[in-house]
Amino acid sequence: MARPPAARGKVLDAYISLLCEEGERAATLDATAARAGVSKGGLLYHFASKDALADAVIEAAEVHIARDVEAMCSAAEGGAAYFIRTSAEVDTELDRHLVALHRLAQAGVKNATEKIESANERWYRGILDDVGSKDLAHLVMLTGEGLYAELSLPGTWYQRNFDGELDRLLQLVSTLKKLGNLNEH
Amino acid sequence: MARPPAARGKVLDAYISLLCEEGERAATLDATAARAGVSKGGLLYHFASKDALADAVIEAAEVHIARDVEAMCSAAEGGAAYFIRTSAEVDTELDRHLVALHRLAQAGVKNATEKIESANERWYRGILDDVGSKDLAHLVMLTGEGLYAELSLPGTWYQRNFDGELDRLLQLVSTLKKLGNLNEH
DNA sequence: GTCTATAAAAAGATAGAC
DNA sequence: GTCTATCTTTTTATAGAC
Repeated sequence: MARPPAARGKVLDAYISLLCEEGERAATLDATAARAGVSKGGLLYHFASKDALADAVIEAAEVHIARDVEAMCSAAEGGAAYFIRTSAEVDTELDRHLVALHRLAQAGVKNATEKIESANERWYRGILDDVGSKDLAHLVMLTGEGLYAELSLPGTWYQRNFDGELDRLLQLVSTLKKLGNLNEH
Repeated sequence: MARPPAARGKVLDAYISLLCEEGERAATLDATAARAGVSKGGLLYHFASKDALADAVIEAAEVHIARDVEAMCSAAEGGAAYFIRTSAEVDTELDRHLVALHRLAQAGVKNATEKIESANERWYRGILDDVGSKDLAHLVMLTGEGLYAELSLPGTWYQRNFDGELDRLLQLVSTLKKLGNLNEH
């Protein structure tokens, strides 16, 4: 079948949601099946093991990552602004997949760690192409990663009044960009 | 006893190490007891349950956090530079406890999430006192959090040649500080 | 493809000897 | 305080009916 059956997608989606909302500990086969509205046996028909489920998350994440890297390269605002702006976006499909990836990585799934590293490398290249300076590129990366870390902890205190801040953060980076390689000689 | 027995400390230390090195999934009572060189029964004498073990991590982390916040407030280099510099330090006791805290938080331990939030609030205050601008303070926070996120993923690619970069990152922030509230009106 | 029933393993926790 | 032995529960995985 060119398109996989709907139930498979529902299971994968349920697993990702559980990872994001309740953490890896709570994302058991039982809980995943229940949330997907299928039986455990039904789940295991589509994903032969828990590892297979994790692999599917990683594979699905790659699709969104690749799409994002491409969008970043052709973004009119430049790679740095694009990266920071999208890092602050929650509830996008990319965001959900990245949070799930981080949960798996922290739980000890090696392939998830590698996928995150690979994505970071590609994003870093896109930012470096934009800003020129390695230091500033790293600062932008750190800012974006910090945003992820903040936003993926449920109920973090600065989530509430963050909207206006993003624009000013972008301005800050843009100013730095114009100042050029402040610290390089 | 004023000082708790040595075995208790060994167990707690083993649990933290496992959390950091192998992730929450691998940090079972069995594995922890084995690494501490005691039996499961011996472990459970000191920590009546797994939750008690997690609580002990949180409590131990608080000691290091409080010490760090105090050091930050009296740091000659200023809160912002202190925060970024220490965020890049790995293998300190504070770092180990924070990584463990993050592993627990991502696994779904609520008290760990709250402790991280509480620590972030205190660090943010220290940074804000130093730099004055809320935007810049947030940028500094994000940078530090990004550093943690990077460094706590095992084997991340930019860990290798990061040494010189930290100094330049600090310079960058110092420049921003001198420029003042770039974007506030 | 999806279910129920069941097995097998792992993890958390208790009891009691030493 | 620490151990061994045991129990319970949870989680993963299999088998086979429909």
